[in-house]
Amino acid sequence: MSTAHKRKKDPQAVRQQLLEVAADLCVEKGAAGLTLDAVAAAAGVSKGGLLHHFPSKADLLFGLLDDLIARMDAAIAAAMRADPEPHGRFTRAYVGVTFGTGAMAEEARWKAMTIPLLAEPDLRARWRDWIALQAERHAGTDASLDCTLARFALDGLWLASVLESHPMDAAQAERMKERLFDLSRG
Amino acid sequence: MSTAHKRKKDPQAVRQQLLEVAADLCVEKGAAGLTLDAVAAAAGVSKGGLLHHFPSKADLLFGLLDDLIARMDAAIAAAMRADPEPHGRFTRAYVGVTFGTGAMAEEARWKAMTIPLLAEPDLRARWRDWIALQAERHAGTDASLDCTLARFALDGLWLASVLESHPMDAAQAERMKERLFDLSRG
DNA sequence: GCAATAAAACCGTCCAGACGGTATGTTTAT
DNA sequence: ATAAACATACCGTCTGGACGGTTTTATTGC
Repeated sequence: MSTAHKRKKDPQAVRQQLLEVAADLCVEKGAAGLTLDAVAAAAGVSKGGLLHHFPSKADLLFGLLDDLIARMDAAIAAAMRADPEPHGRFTRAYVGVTFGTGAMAEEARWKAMTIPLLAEPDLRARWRDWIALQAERHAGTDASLDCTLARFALDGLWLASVLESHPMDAAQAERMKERLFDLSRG
Repeated sequence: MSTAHKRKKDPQAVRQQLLEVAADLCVEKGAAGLTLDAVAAAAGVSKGGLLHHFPSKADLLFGLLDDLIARMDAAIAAAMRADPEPHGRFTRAYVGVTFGTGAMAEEARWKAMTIPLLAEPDLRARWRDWIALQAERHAGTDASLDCTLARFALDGLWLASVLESHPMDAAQAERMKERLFDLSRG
C-alpha cells in the first residue's frame, strides 16, 4: 500500500527518482542483477508505475546511460571553455572531469555505474558511439600519441578507482594528474 | 543419455574441459548469459556432473578466473626472466604479455572475462588481490610514477580493445607499445 | 592377489523462486 | 471527458541447484 497517489503528481521528478534509485542499485548489483521489482520498491513506486515511465528494462538502462553521458558532456564542455590552449584541450577536460573536483559522492556513483552498464552489449554500442564522436570532434587537437596515451592512462586510473585496486593518497593523485596534463601538452 | 561413464574417468581432464567450454561460452554470451545447462551440455557432461566439480555457478567463475590468472602469472614470470634490466621489469612484462604476441584463444578468453570481472564484486575482489600482490612484490623496481602510469595506460588500452572503442591499426599499436616501454625505463 | 568396502565421479529429474512483462483497474490533472 | 499517471494482480519462462540414483576408482583387510 502506497500513498503515491495522494501526493501531488510530478512525473519528471518520479522519472528522475527512478533513474537515481536504479543507478544506486546498479552500482550494488550490476546491470544484470538489476531487477525491476527492486527499482520500483526502492523508488516508492509500483512496478506498473515504473513500467509506465520505462516500458522495458532495456529502456530503463538506456535512460541511465543517456543521463550519464549528458552529464559528462556538460561537464567536459564547461571545462573546455575554461581552457585557452587548444592543443590537448579535450584531453585535459576529460582528465579534469574524471578526477572530479566537485561532488565526490555523485561522481563516485556515476563512475561505479559505468562498468555494469558497459556489461550490456546494447549499451556498449551507445557508449562506443559517444567515444567515436569525441574522437572525431577533437581529432585536430587531441589525436597525438601522448594525448591518446594520457586518456588511456586516465581510463586505467579510473578503472583502478572503481576497483579500489590502487589506493592512492591525495598527493600521489595530484602528481599523477599533473603528469597527465604534461602529456596532454606534449 | 551419455556415455561418459563408459570411458575412462579423468576428473582433471573433465574439469579442464568444463573450464574451456565455459570460457568459450563466456566469449559468446558473456558471463551474465552463461548458464549451467549450456556449459554442461557443451562439455558433454550432465548438469549434476558439472555441479560436482563446481558446486555453484560462482565457483565455476572463480575457477575460470583463477585459471586465467595462473596462466598470466606464468607468462609474466617468463617475460621477466628474459629482461636483464631490473628497473621497470615487471611493467615491461605486463605490457608485453598483454599486447600478447601469441595465444589468441587465451586473449579472447581474457577479453570475455574482463567485463564480468569488473562487474561482479566477488570476482573483482579476487582480481584486486592479485594486483595488490604484484604491487607489493615489485614495489622496489616498478613503483615510479611513470611505471605506474604506463600500467594504467595499458589497462586503459586493454579496456578499449575489449570495448572496441578505439580502433587502432598495427602500426599505431606498435608505437604505443614502444612509448610504454620508454616510460617503464624513465 | 583378491574381495570387500568406502569414496569419488558422474547421471537425469524435478522444483522453487525470481523476473520481465501483460492486462486491467483506479486516481489525478487538464 | 479524456488522457496521463499510477496501482494491483497475475502469468510464463528461465535457471540455479537440490536430490537420489549409478558407475568407476581407490583403499583396506586378508
